[in-house]
Amino acid sequence: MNDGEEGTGRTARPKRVDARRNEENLLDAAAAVFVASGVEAPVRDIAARAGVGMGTIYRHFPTRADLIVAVYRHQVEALAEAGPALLSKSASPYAALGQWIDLFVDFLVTKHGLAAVLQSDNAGFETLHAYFLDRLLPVCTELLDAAADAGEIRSGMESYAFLRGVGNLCIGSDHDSRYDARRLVGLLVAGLARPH
Amino acid sequence: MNDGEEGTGRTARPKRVDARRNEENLLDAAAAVFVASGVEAPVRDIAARAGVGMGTIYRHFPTRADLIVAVYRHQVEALAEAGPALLSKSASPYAALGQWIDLFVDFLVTKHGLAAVLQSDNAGFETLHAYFLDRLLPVCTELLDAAADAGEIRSGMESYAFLRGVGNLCIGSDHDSRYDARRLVGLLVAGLARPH
DNA sequence: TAAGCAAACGGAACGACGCTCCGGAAAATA
DNA sequence: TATTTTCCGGAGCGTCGTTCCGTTTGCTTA
Repeated sequence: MNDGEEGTGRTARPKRVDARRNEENLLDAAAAVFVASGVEAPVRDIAARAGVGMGTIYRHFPTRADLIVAVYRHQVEALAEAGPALLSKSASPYAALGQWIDLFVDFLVTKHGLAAVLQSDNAGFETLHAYFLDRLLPVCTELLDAAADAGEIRSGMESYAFLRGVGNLCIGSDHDSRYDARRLVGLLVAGLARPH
Repeated sequence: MNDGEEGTGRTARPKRVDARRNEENLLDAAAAVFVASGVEAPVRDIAARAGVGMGTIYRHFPTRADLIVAVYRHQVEALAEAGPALLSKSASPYAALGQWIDLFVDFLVTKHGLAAVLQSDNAGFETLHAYFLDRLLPVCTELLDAAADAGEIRSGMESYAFLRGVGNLCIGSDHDSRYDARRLVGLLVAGLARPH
């Protein structure tokens, strides 16, 4: 997992400098292209932008999903860490849940096409799907459980389905000013609240 | 609009019998393939199943979207007509809304990949998007307005966004037993109810 | 019935795309 | 500098949506 800056291991031989440079260029280029043309931009565009060939991109990132994961890894990690933090700072678990969902929606809505790709059943995006689930599902489960234990929401809500539902609601929220994902997610979270 | 069975018009020359037969075979084949492989099945598969060439399919249905619309036209019309009927029969507008949404969700959930394609921003599916909006948005608006007038739901909900939200929640509800679109849509509708 | 013509057909072909493969270049090493 | 190891570039393959055009087929008219 740690393919970080320093090759500290004795047995691990450091990567060649051109390889490291290309990987960085690729990440920058991908981020730029994703912003400009969305996450589903052709791989060739990213390679061209980074000034490398097709082979290079696929050697560093075996599949598109890996590249996407690498580009957004920092933000997803931050999101995962924000969950417990909100839970301890907020007035109630339900409030923390709402705030965390807001962060999640803000993240998805600002990434062209990411929400759409997250639920795509195209083989090759399983890695992406798995990564998001791996990092965010436990956090979401914790928030939901806390709110349920506090009696603030209906019990029995599967966190997996809930997370996917929120993600789905974010699809297409770019390029359509008439569609406000935040509003709908707000409705969903409101619907989750225990009726009284 | 009326390209129906009988060419009754004096000036309209009837279509050739092979053309009419092929169009019917195409519709049947498409329906079968959609059930078996989903709405995004390759056009070649449909042509092969119908026993016609690629040219034929594209002459009858200029784009994939037109074919999909043709296949599901009857069900969409029935859905559109069910709106007013429910409104007049149900105990309350809100109940009618809920029942109509259930019909909509049932329709989407049983059509592999249709919900996904409905929101696709791929050029070429605009026709499909437009048709669904054209037929269903007025119905949804009527139901929402009635429920709002009755004071049963929060006011100010854009019917367009609401309809899209429901459609989005249906994405991927096939091929994933852990994701229950009906449940989530229920939550969304519950969230719409006026808090009391 | 036979000729002529518009309508319709079939499938090769094109461009776009994701991804693979391998000959060669470049960096590390001796 | 010579050798080895790593990495690179981009041509090429398979798939898909869609177009194009030579050929066939059903209708019409003499």
